[in-house]
Amino acid sequence: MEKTYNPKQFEDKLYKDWEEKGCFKAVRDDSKVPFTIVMPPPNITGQLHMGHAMDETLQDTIIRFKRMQGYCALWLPGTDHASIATEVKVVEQIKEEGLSKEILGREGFLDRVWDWKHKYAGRIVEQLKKLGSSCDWSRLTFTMDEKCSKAVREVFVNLYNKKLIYRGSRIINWCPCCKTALSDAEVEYAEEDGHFWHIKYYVEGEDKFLEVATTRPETMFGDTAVAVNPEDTRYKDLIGKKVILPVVNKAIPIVGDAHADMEFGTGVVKITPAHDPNDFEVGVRHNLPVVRVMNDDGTMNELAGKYNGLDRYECRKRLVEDLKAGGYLAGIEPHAHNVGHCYRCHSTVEPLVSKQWFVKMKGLARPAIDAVTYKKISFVPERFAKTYYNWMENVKDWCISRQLWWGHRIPVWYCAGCGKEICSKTDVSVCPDCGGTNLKQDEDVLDTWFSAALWPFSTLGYPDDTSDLEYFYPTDVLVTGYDIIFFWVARMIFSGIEHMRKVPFRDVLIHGLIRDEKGRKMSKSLGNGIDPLEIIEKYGADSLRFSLLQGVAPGNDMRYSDAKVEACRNFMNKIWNASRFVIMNTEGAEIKPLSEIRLLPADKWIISKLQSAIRDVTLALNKFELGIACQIMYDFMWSDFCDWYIELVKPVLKSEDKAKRDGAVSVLVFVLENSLKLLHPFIPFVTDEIYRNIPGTSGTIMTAEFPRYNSKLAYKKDALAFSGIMDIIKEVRAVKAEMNCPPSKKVHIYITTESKRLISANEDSILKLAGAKEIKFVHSASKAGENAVTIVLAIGTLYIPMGELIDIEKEKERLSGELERVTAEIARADSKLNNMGFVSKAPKKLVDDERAKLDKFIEMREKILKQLRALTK
RNA sequence: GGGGGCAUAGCUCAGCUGGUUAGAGCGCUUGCUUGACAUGCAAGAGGUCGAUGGUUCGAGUCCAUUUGUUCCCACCA
Repeated sequence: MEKTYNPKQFEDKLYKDWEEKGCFKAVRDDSKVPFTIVMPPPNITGQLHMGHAMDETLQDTIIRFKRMQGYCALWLPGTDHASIATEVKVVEQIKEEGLSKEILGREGFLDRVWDWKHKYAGRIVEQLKKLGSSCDWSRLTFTMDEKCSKAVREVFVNLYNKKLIYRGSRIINWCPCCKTALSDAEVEYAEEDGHFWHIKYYVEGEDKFLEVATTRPETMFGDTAVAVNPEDTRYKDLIGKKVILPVVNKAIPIVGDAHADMEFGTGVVKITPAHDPNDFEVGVRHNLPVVRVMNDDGTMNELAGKYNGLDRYECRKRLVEDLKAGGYLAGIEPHAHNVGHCYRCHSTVEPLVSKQWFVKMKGLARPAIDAVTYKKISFVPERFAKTYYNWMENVKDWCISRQLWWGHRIPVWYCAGCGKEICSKTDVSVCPDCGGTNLKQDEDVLDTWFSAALWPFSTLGYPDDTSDLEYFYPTDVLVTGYDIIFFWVARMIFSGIEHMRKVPFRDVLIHGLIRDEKGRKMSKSLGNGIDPLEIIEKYGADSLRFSLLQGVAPGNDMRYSDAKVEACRNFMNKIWNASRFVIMNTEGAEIKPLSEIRLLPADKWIISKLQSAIRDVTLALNKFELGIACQIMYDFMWSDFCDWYIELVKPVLKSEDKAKRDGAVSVLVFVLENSLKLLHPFIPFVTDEIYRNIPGTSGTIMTAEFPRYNSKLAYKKDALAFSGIMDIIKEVRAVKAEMNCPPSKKVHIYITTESKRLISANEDSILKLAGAKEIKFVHSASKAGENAVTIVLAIGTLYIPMGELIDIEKEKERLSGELERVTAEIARADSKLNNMGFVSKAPKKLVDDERAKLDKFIEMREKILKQLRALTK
């Protein structure tokens, strides 16, 4: 093995090997319990970013853990066609060639998109592999695959037949740039500085006017009424009369409607049913005509008269000038308000009335809410259930049609002959009613999230009753960011319940966003994104993975920092070198099972620590607390195994006694092997590379069994006793450092203790690690001579003659400090134990522990006092 | 308007169902060619856990109020 950890030498090689060995494949095995994760499919247009890296790392860690535990673990990967995002990109691309959708036509354009898909969909897959993702690639699914299309049609037709899908003219969010309808979830609001334009609407036949305030004057061509609050004494007499729409010179009614807020603005609202959701409702209540004054591209239509053809903002500008010139403008005031933007192209969306397809949500939402309420599905962390309820309980009908070409086309045909609307799972060429053959399929495609909602079952073969579907569905855990709960998680839940009659997954593990070092969101426009592939190139995939997991609490955002990845890389190097040390020592040694070794105290201590690590890591992983699991392994590996055990065992490895040496090596190998297994789900590459270098192992660690806690190896008492040895080492080191005793100068240690055997058994280690020459058991301080430092420990009292290094005053100071500390501890424990409430109500073990602690500290205090007296003499 | 999150060492953050002497990484100080590792080792400094009040034998952890910060949802023209 090389001296330094160098991931480039083995990561790609190992990944290839895993693939060739078929380690990722999940095949139904009825002797095993299935464990399924479906991957949130990345967009085919996308490149791997830090968000993916975190998402995939979490999933891969969980699936590897479960696989090693013996589950039939399936991680099903896929890619998403991302209707709008992809179409926008391809439109941009062909634009450079002087082409457009219209020129190419539907067929021609779709050919170009498929070309794009074939070119780029593989890219993200390769990037996922770089991270070490152990997905079953043989099941790689694209959301436009045949099986997904089949599922989409099945679901659409079923919902249509249940009247849960309908077509109607409603207010929707329109993106004038993408020229398509959007769902509510696809609109992002941002506050913008705008204006209130106060416009005078004169009452018909009278000389007075109503002052109307609006932020979007250009929509006034679509005004079909003016509303005042029926309670509003200022205006209630006018209800039923008419006002004359300025510029247009059309009379429109004054209606009374509670929508008009007396407190806000002038209390008069212009009603534009075609361009405002609230106005639309008012329009319905008062039976007002719906007049749409804008084209699909955001320009004004012929109803805007002389402004016909102008862009909405240009129209606004000129109209305001004209209103001013005509004396209709009563004033302008600045006004900040929230404006909706398209989540793909960020253009300002235009609410407008349009004939679209909708999914009726109320009935679907109810059981989806119940599923979470009754814990059929759990959010981790739980607080995200609240986000989910909030959305589900207020959900409006879902606009699913998109005026795009790339996507699942709506399976509805219209008969030109009789006007019949036919919704069918298969293509229709003859009208079932009139027998006419002039049928046209609906031009629109479905929202990308419509097919994504079916992902947990469409990927497993739905609507067919496949063996896979029966075995792997419902899936176990869905891992995704909190930004995607509405788009996807919520929709999968109601879809799974509706179409499969079973929830799609049992747990939803929500993670946060990765931010940059300054805490800003990573975004293209800021240019602060960090490319995970560059990080992998520089530090290795394991380092990146570990940095994304360690010390991260579920659901919380984290900041990316090179320093952290570097620290993780150092950890990899640590593991690497510790392993190198162990493997070096296996040469010429005979590795035996633990049962055949006479275990030394240090051996039992590290084995005990290992058992705790196994127990705690398993527990944490089962609760999806990966950050904690990582921390446990980091501490165990670095502190317990490397800093302590390896150092403790070094003298043993140099022993003349071969049986002793073999024993030490065997324990080293045992602990290392188990640690690697525990670490493998997090850092698959380095653990496997090392594993293969350990004599006696075969195959890959990927298929090894995850360590199980063994109570027989817990050695709780031995471990506790051994910590006394560690105390001796730590304290001697500390005193030497404090007394400025050079490390090379070996000290003598005199001990009064009742643990002679334990200390003798570890003499070599103590001498080496504490930097001592010899240990002598004595009955009193006097043996150590005058200039001795006293260290009072639970295991015994140490006296270290420091010769000329000792400074009596300094030593007194040190002991006084100790005394202070111990006294404080006694006071704390004492007050606790004197508290009747504590003694009677706290668990017995806690009280006993406290008592033992008190005794220990009291004893220590006595010894320190005695020593102080001796010095003062 | 409604709902979250965060506030713990100089910096970035852990701390799960209340019970250890409150932890880690980085940074800082002091020392170390300790034959696995300087991507390292040892010793250390550094925190009234945002504030106030409450529940409890016991609160960083639970409740209320409050300050700052941040996000999401809704949206009054």
